[in-house]
Amino acid sequence: MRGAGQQAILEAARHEFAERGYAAASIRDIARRAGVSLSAMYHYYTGKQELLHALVNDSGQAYFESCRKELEAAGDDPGERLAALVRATVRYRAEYRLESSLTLTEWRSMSEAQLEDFQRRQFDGSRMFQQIVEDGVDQGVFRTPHPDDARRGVIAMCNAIAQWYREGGELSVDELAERYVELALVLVEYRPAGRRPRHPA
Amino acid sequence: MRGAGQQAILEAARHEFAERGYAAASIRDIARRAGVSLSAMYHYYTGKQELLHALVNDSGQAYFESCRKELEAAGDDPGERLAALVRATVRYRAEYRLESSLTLTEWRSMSEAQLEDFQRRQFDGSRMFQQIVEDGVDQGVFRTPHPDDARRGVIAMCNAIAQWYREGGELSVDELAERYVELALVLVEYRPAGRRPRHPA
DNA sequence: CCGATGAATGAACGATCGTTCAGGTACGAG
DNA sequence: CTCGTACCTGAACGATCGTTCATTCATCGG
Repeated sequence: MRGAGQQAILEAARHEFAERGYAAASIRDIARRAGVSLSAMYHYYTGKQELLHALVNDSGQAYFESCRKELEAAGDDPGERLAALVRATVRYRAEYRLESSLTLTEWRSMSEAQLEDFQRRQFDGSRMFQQIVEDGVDQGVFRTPHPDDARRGVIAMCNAIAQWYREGGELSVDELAERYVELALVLVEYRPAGRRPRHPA
Repeated sequence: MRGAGQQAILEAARHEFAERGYAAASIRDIARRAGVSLSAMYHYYTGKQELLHALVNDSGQAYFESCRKELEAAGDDPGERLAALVRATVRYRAEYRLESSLTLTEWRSMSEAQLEDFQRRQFDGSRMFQQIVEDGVDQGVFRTPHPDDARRGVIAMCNAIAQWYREGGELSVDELAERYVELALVLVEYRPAGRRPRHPA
C-alpha cells in the first residue's frame, strides 16, 4: 500500500508530465502540486526518472492484465478474439489517457533499462494482435489482403483515442469500445464463417 | 533562398529535436551538429522557439500544398477524393517523418501564436477529410454507420506511419500510399456507385 | 579608400534544473 | 526515557540551459 504523500506525488507527476512533457516538467512544480516539499519526493523515489518509470509501469501492467482477462473470456473465433483485444485497448487508452500519451510520446526520455522493458512490452502487445490477425486470415474469416497494415491500422486507431477522448463526451467508454470493435472488424474484412459472403441488404 | 549556414542549422535542429524532443534538445548541440558557433544561430533565428516554428511551418505548408494538388487532380467521386487525401497524407508522413513526429508529439512546446496556427491547420485538415466522408455518406457510396470514427481512424492510420516507416523498407512510398488508400476505402465501406452491392467472388 | 552591412565568434549572464545534505519532528518498540 | 525509523523540511551545490553582448573579419557599393 502506498502512503498518501506518495500517492499525491505520483498523481502530481502524472499531470505535470502529461501537460508539459517529461523534459519540460520540473520536479519543483510536481512537489508544489502534490503539496509537499521538494525533498519529500526523494524520500520515496530516487529521482525524476523513477517517477516516469512508476507511472509507465503501473499503467502498462494494468493494460496487459486487462488484455489477458478479455482474451480469456473470448472464444476461439479470431473475430471474437480481435474484438476482445480492441476492447481492452480502447478502454485502456480512454481510462489511462495521461499515461497513454506519456508512453506514446515520451519514450525518448526513458532510461535504457526502462526503454528495453517498454519496447519488449510493445512488441508483445503487437504480437498478440499479429497472432490473431494471422489466424483469422489462415482460417479465411479475415479477408484483408494486407494483414500487417490492417493490424497496424487497428492499433493506430485505438492508440489515437488517448489524444482526443475526454471524459463526459457523448459516448461512454464501453460504447466507444464497441464502436471500435466494429471498425476493426471492418478493417480486417471479417466475414464470419458459415455466413454467405455477400452483403446484407 | 536560404544560405548554406542557415540550412545546416535547420537540418541539425530537425534531427536534434526529433531525437531528443524539443525540450531536451540543447541549442549548443544543434549548433555543434551544424558545424557553426552557438551565436551564429542567433544571427538567423531569434531563438530556439523560432527554430521549431520554422520546421513545423515549412513542412506544414508542404502538406497543404500537396493536398491541394492531389485534390485538384481528383474527380468528383468521394472515393477518388478520399484516395487523393490519403495519398497526400501518407506521402507527407513518410517523407517528412521527423517533422511529422515533431508536430504530433511536441505541440506542447509551441508558443501561443504557433499553437494557434497549428490547431487551426489541424482543424482545416480534419475538415477536408470530414467534408469528403460526409459527401460519400450522403451519396450512399460510403456505407459506414460511423462516419466520424471512420474518419478519425483513417487519419490515425496515416499519422502512425511517421512512427514506424523507414526509408529503404520493403515498400516504396507510392506503394505504401496505394495500400493505405485501399485500407481507407475499406474502413469507410466504399461501394462505388453503379456496381452491385455484393462481394466479388 | 571608406563606411556599411552581413556572417560569424568566444565569453559571459542570469535563471532554472536535478540532486544532495544536514537536520528536524512524530511515534512506536525496547 | 531512549533509540531507531519513517516522514518531511529549507538551503545549498554544480551543471546546464537559453540568451545577450562586444568584437572580428570579409565583402562591396560609392
